Amino acid sequence: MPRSRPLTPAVIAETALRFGDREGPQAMSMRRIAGELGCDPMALYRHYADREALLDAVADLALADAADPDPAGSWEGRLRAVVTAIRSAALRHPGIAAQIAARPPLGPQGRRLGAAMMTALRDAGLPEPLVVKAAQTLVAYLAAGLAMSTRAGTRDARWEQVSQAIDELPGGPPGRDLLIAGSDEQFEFGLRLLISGIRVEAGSARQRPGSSK
Amino acid sequence: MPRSRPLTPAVIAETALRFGDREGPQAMSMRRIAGELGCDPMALYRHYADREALLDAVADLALADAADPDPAGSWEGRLRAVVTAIRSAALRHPGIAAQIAARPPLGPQGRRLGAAMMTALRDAGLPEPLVVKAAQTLVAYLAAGLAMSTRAGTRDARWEQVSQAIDELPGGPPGRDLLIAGSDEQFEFGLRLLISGIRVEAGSARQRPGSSK
DNA sequence: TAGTCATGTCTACAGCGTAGACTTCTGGAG
DNA sequence: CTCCAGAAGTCTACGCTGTAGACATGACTA
Repeated sequence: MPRSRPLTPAVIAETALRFGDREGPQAMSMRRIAGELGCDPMALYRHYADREALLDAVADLALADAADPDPAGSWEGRLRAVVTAIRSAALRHPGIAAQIAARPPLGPQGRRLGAAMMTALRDAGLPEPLVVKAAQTLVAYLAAGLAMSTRAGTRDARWEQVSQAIDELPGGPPGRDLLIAGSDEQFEFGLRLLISGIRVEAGSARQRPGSSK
Repeated sequence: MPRSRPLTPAVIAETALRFGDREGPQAMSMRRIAGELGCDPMALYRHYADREALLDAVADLALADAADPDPAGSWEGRLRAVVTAIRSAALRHPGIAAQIAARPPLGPQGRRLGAAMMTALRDAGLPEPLVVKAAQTLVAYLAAGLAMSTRAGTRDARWEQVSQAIDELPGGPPGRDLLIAGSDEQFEFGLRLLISGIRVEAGSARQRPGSSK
C-alpha cells in the first residue's frame, strides 16, 4: 500500500515520539505505534532490530531540543545548563521519559550532550580520567531523577497506605519523607551536592597534579 | 490441596527471592513464581494486590542482610557503610536488583536503612530539611548505580556497534567512555562526590545556622 | 524479460497480568 | 451436631505483548 510518506527510521521515530507525548508511555507498544503509522506492526522490524532499538532512537530524538550551553559561561554554569536542559527536555516528553531514564540514549543527541558535559568538566580542571567518571555520575543522577519524577504520583499513591502505617510507628515516621522525591527542587539540591563535590575534587587535583587516581 | 507450608505473604516473598536469585529477573513472573510454589498463579493474588506489590515485598526482603552501620564510627564512615551495604545486598540478588533500582522499597528494611542514612546525615551537621533532601539524593544515586550495574553487559553488548561508529567520528570518540558505566569503582567515585558535597553543605550551614534555605 | 532485493503484510506462537466464577476447607454460632 | 460464612485456592478466559517465519508486491538492474 503506497503511503503519504514512505516508512523510514526517522519517520517512525518522530511519529512514535509525538504519539507517546499524546497518549503516554503505555502507548509505546509496537502494535500501537504501527497503528498510528497506519502500517503493520511487523513493518517496524524492517527498520529497527527490535522494540528496544526503536525506543532508543525515540529517546535520543526526544533530546534534540536540549540546547548546548553558551560556551562563554563558567564551567559550572555550563554544567548546570546542560544538565537541566536534558532534564527538562526529557520531562517534556512523557511518553519516553521513563525510557530515557532507564537507558540514557547514546545516539547523536546523547553523544552531543555528553560531550558538552565533558567539556565543562574538563574546564573545571578535572583530570581526564575523572572527567569521564564525573560525567557518568551526572548521567546516573540525571537518570535517577527522571525515574523518580516519572514515577511520582504513580507509586506515591500506592504508598499512601504504607505511610499511614509508618505514622503509627513509635518514634515518629522515619522514611515518610522519602515518599515525596522527584521534585525539581529535590533534583536541584542533589545537583548542587554533586557540583560542590566536583569543585572539591578539581581543587585537590590542581593542588597536586598528576596524583589524580 | 494441602501443602507442606501454608501460603503466606512471607513464604511467597522468600520463595520468589530465592527463585529469582537462581533463575534471573525474567523468572519473576506471576506464573513462574506460582509454578515454583506449586500453586495456581491466581493464588498469589490472595496475598498481594498485584504483581507490583509482590515485587515490592521481595525487593524489601532482599535488603534484609544489609546491616546497620556501627554507631561508633564517624558520620562519613557510617554513611559510606550503609550505602555500600545496600548496594552490595541488592547486587547479591540478581533476580530483584533491577526492581530495587526501579522503585526503592519502603517496607521495613527500606525504612530501617533510610533511617540509618538520615541519622548519619544529621550527625554530619546538616539541618533537618537538608537531611531529607540529601537522603533522597543518595537513594536516587544508589538506584541509578544499581540500574547501570544490572544493565552492564546487556546493553553494552548492543552498543558495541554504535561505539564503532563513534570511533570513526572526527575529533575522536566523544561519549565512548560513557559505555563502561556501572562498575563498583565508578560508583565509589560518585559517592565520593556526593559526600564531599554534603561536607561542604554541612560546613556552610554551621557557619550561618538557620539560613539553610 | 527475468531475476533480485527491499519493503510491507499476514498468520501464528508463546508468554504475560489479572478479572470473575467456582470449589473446597475451616472455625465458630445456634 | 448442624449450618453457614468467609478464607484460600483453582479454573477459565480475555486482551494484550514482542516477534519468528512465510508470503505478496513493487522497483530496479542485467
